[in-house]
Amino acid sequence: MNDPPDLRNDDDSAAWRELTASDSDFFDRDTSTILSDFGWSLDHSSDHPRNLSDLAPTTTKTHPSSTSSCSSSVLVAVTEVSTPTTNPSATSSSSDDPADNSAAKTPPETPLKEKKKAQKRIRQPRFAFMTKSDVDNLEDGYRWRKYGQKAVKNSPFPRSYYRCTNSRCTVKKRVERSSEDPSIVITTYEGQHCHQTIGFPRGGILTAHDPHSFTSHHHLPPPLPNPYYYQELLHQLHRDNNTPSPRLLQSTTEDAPTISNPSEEGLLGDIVPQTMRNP
DNA sequence: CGTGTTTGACCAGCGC
DNA sequence: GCGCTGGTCAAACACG
Repeated sequence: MNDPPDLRNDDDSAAWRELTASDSDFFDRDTSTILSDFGWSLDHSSDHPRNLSDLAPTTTKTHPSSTSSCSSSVLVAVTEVSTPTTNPSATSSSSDDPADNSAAKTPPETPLKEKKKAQKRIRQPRFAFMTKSDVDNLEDGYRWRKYGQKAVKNSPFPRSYYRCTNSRCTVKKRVERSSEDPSIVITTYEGQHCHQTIGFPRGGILTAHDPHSFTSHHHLPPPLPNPYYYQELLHQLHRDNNTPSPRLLQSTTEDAPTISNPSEEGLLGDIVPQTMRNP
């Protein structure tokens, strides 16, 4: 069984299901549209690798044996959640603005409570990635500041909460390890970046043309894939497989977190190495 | 000194 | 209504 607790428990307004062929239309849209939906820049002069082969040269699809702790095995879950109007990031009015902060930190309780009330239940579109890696915080081109950590029910591993360090950006991500397979890191992104990546600060800019950029560095996992990555992945798998329904995963309801059913074959079977499916 | 992490407390939502 | 849980805050701390 592979039942990431995160993907079930977290999505109070959305849960996860496998994408059907029709769902894949989401990914068949124009790339820039998809990216803009999630705030990922498509600046062709940016430092982000953009080709699947560049991003994940060791995609387990073709390298099922690459089951090292830093392999780029990835499962994807996508969730789109309605975003009420008061979302600071959605309106790009950034709650991190000094003015906003002063309001939020105002001692009087009523404004604070009202503000919190206005902001509650705000959910951004989410991506969840399952990445086989021995490091928790995967490089994705953005800088993150940890703002919390919680023990997760039914999991021995804590969940970490990160926020984009860009003061105008309210994108968050959660990182936790799968209780089923500790080598699997479940990363959930929420929100849209309102800025571009900063490259890969700690390792320098990864060169997209070096097919060994990810595989030869056991301590450097692949940059965390962005939606573009998965669209490419999807398309490539579509071409290579006769898979009728790509198993990208999308959240729809709270209690249907079928982020993965690793025992199933098909696309997922290609994405997830056998050893990962059967620990 | 600036930036990021740790960690306990707090709050809201949800199920019973 | 109550308790549980997830998510966030914020002060203290660590580090370069």
